[in-house]
Amino acid sequence: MPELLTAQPHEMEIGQVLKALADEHRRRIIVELAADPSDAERTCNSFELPLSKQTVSHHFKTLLAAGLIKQVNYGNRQGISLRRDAIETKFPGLLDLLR
Amino acid sequence: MPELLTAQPHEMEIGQVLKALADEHRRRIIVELAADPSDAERTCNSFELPLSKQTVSHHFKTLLAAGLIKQVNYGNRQGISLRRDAIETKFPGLLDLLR
DNA sequence: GGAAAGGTCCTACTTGTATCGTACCTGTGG
DNA sequence: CCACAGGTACGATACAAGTAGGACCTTTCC
Repeated sequence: MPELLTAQPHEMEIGQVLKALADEHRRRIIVELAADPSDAERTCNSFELPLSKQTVSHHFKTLLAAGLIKQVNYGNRQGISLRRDAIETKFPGLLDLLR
Repeated sequence: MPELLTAQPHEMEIGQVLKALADEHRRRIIVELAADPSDAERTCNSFELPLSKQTVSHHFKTLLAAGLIKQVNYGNRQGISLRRDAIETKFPGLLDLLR
């Protein structure tokens, strides 16, 4: 019974989004996700950041709160994917600016 | 003899730009500047931020370092203006996303 | 010349945030 | 059943960043 953590009752807010993207590691996550047109689910682990798993978890929490990703909880792993449509609707062109 | 402080030997860097725009007050400055199509010079003071002048000065320094504005020093006041072309060239559409 | 206005520099404070250690939870697979 | 891998929660730490006080500079204007 996978549990969806899509996080967004409210709208995405520009300040929160920019804060989230201001961090180099989080930006790298988003860039990697944006680069895959199939929007396949990824695990947190698969991004191979040079950080502890606790810190990585923290960054995903921040991205989730900003509304940039959604997360499906499979118990022993997370299914991470980009909220591409929501981002493109609210902030058209934003993803292209990141690289 | 006004002195130009255009600040940018290097290119604008996405991380620095996003950090600069992540702050609410600095974003407000940029939004106000972007809203004026004539790109007329403004003084720091003219933005009427609810902050001390030292803090306002600090924010302009940050925006300058990020390459988002240029600044002409008239001695007893600064001529602030948006580096609209540079921004639009490097990050097309960015200004529109801010509001 | 002196006061006032617009800004900066330096310093200090305080808040925020990125990081990680320890503990703990949940499926997977031998 | 149990070890292991992927993640989270909580707490501590350390560094970054927003903020303002005091002193000082430059130009304008009376």
